[in-house]
Amino acid sequence: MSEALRQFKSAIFQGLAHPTRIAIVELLREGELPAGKLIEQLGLEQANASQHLAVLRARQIVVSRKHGNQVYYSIRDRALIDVLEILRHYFYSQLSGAMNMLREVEAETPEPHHRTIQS
Amino acid sequence: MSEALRQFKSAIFQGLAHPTRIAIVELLREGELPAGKLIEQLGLEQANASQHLAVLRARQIVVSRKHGNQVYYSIRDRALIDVLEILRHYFYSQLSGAMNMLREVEAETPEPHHRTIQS
DNA sequence: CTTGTATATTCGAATTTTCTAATATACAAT
DNA sequence: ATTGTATATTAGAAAATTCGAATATACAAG
Repeated sequence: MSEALRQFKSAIFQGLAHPTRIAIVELLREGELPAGKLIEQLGLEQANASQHLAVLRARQIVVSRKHGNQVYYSIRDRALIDVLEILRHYFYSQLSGAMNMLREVEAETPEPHHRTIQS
Repeated sequence: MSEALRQFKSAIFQGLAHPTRIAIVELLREGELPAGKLIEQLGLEQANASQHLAVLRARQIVVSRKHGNQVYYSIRDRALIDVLEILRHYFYSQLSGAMNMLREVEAETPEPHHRTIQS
């Protein structure tokens, strides 16, 4: 695989490499939404939301459509939604692994005795 | 979806958000390989490769196994390979879109006249 | 035990990303 | 024209990532 293609692929991963952008994409799964709704639902700063949307636009992950005063965002390629759906299974299997790790760590760490302020 | 889960998801995307790490994962699709082979195949600096492998390990994308002098790496969850395979279709559809864009840009940009040094 | 080989870690500089605050733009409504 | 609302962009600081150079660790071979 060419270096250019690898750059391209990693750029798309990078587009999704932030919790806020994941949240935006997940919200858009149902269909298009104006930027304002995204901001409201996610409790974001306006400027910050706009910057993250710019990243998603630059990576061609979303497209925008202006109507009147508002800008409506939607996922550009519906295939991405399928991809995310498939990833969900992966995430959950990873997650259960991660939780197992957590449990192991907890088991190894001796439960600290409950102490009063004086002890 | 919880913030924690979004962080987790974005962490995995971030793990793949670098051309070198994409290259590593692609090489590991066939099966496990020692770090040295990865370095050799990709022409990487030893330290740099090791750092990228550390990122992939931290994200639980790969696992390592020590045998004698060498450390063998493999993809932790085969499901990731399927995921990448599915993503391939997405990448190509995106790529053809990108190439169309390029062609349009080229069409708009007037072909510069071929000039000699004197002109 | 010394040497060689494979890999990992640390350090500091360079780059990139992310954030907030401020400002700009675009359009609607009056 | 002016004002209000929605969104984007800019600027600069803070944080995170990436890199090469140097060093450390782990193991094998002699």
